[in-house]
This record gives sequence, C-alpha cells and structure tokens, in this order.
Amino acid sequence: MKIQETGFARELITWYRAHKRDLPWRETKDPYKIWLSEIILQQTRVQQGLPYYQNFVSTYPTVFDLANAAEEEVLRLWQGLGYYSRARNLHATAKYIAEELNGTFPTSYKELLKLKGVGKYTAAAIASFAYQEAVASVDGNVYRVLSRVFGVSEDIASGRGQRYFQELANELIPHDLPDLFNQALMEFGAMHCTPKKPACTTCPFVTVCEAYQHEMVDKLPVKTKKVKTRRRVFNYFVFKGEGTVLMQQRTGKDIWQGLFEFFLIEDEKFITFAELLSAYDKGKEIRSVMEETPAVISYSKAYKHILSHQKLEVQFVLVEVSEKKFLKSLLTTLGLRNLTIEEVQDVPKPILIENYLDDYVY
DNA sequence: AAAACGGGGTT
DNA sequence: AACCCAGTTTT
Repeated sequence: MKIQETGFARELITWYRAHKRDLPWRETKDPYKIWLSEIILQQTRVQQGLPYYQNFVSTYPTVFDLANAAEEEVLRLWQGLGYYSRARNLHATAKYIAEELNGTFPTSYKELLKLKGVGKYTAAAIASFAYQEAVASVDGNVYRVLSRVFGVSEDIASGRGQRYFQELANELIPHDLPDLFNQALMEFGAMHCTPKKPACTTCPFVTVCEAYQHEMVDKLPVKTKKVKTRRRVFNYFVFKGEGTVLMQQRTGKDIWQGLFEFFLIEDEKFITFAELLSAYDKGKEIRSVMEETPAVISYSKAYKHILSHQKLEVQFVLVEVSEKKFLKSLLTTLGLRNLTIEEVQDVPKPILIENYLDDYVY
C-alpha cells in the first residue's frame, strides 16, 4: 500500500507539471501574497477570485498597506465576493501581523492556525507553499479526488470523515515536495477530477481508481448536507433628496455585516409606502416628522437574491423627499446617513443593492 | 456536531 | 433547482 501511495504522489505531480494553470500566487513565496490569495479563494472559484487578488495586491502591496487601510475601504474592494467576514478577518489579521509581529508572518502550521480567518486548510496551504512544511491542505477538491481514487465512502460533512481524509492526505504527501503535492491535488480536482463529468478516460489513475473500477465515480464523495434555506422578504425604502440618498450600515449577527443598505422593513410580504406609514411603528415615526406626504417615484421589480442559507425576495420603493427639514428629521428618527451619489458609489454594498442602483437610480 | 455565512457558475 | 466552489466561525 505504501508503495502505491508514493506512486500516487509522483504521478500526480507529473500530471501537475504538464497541466497546471499559470496563476499569479504560484509565482511567489511571499507569505503575505499567499495568505491573501488563500483567503480570497475560500469558497470561491479561481476565475471569480483572480481580479480581486490583482486588485488587492496592487492596492495593498504589503501587509502594512493593508493594515493601514480603513475597514470600509477593504470591504469595498471585497464587494461582490461574498462571505464578508473573510474581509473583516483579513483586515484584523493584517493589523495584528503589522502591529504585533512587525510584519512577519508566523512560519509554522501550528502558529498560522491561530490567525483569525485561517483554519486548517489555509494554515496548511501557507505552511506548505511558503515554508515547505509537509502538512496536507484539504479542500473540496482533495476530498473528491481522494474519495474516488482510494474508494473512501466516509461522509465529508462529518468530523470523522474530515479527520480521515486529513490523515490520508498527510500520509500521501511527500516531504521533499509538499507544496507541489498540495497544489497538484487541488488542481487535479479542479481541472480533471471534477464533480460532474470527470475526464476518466484520460485520467492517469484510471487503472487504479477504486471509484472508476466499481462505477462509483458519480457516488463519491459522500456528503450528507441538508441545507434548508430560509425565505425572507425585504422592503427597502430608498429616500432620495437632491443628489443624496439615505442609507444605513448593517450591524449585528446577520448577513452583510458592515455593508450599507437602505431603510429596511423585513416582513412576510411586500408592502407599499402607504402601508408603511399607516401600519408600522417606524411608519408612524416617519409620519410624525413630515409635513406633506413625499412622492413615490417607483416601485422596483421583485428581485430574487439567493444566498447559501436564505432566499431573499426584495422590493425597492424609491421615495423623493423634497422637504429639507423632513429629510433631516428622517436621518435622526430612523438612524440613517445622508450620502451623496459619489459616496454611495464608494461605500461597500451587497451586490443586490449595487444591481438595484444600476437598474433604477444611476 | 450543526448552522450560518454570498455570490456566481454548471449541469 | 441542485450542487459546488483553494472554508471558517459561531452556536
């Protein structure tokens, strides 16, 4: 078994040398850039993450540049990538490394693991890519390739399954080429041993692949994950002054933490502006500070926005507020901020809000 | 151990 | 519509 396993690593690396994509983070040993690329690529395809990586590297060439940036600016650069806690943790860790570690990254898997936003996968990736430590980075690609080639039916959603694959990968990794092995395994999963329609006919492992021999390729990896998605209805009221728009920054434990949005009424259904004023506490507060009823410019179409655990149905009601005094009262009553159109473009927003602005406001 | 966290691409 | 993506943190 041991001989076959070392053969696997050698064959895999041979495949990698011949088929690897040229990606910018593979050209460097700078732990900062490697770390940056790994955070960006968590749960993100290379194609989607690539422009973000380029933008971050050119805007923040060193960890000090990133540490000195405002969090809001970091979030704005991150806009559209999703999982925004990654961006907040990225910034916090940059500050920690710049200020507490004098800009020097930890050099071992164990120490890297302590950084915010750096879990087992990312710690192993940085440790192996930057410092040649022989610890396997196990991501979704690795689960897929190993489960198929070695015929492992352990559930990758379970802790036991994850431990099993981590141990298997750590046994397979060659100590002289840990970086190449990790990159090769992930690249092979991403390019050749794909989730649907893997290229088995031209696979270097076709004669030894357990899944192929037993016609289990489309059954592996085993993953029991029942994601029940919650349906939510958002009513956004877009209060618009002369060249300004009222927005608020999201806080609390919910989606889009730190991003900007409009005044929000979440309910079971879409509501009109008249209903807001008559039937909601916030509406009554609005009514108490206005002198004449503002004009509703438009009701947007119904947007559907799909997240991993939620399905949002969203309507935007554009309301023109010409009464200056009223606009100011709204700010304090509803806790909003009055942003110029330029500022609206600069602040970080959910991609849904960006889409609406493109469709109806700009 | 399970749930939460975005947005986009593929099938 | 279901699945997946160079996963991590919180509950």
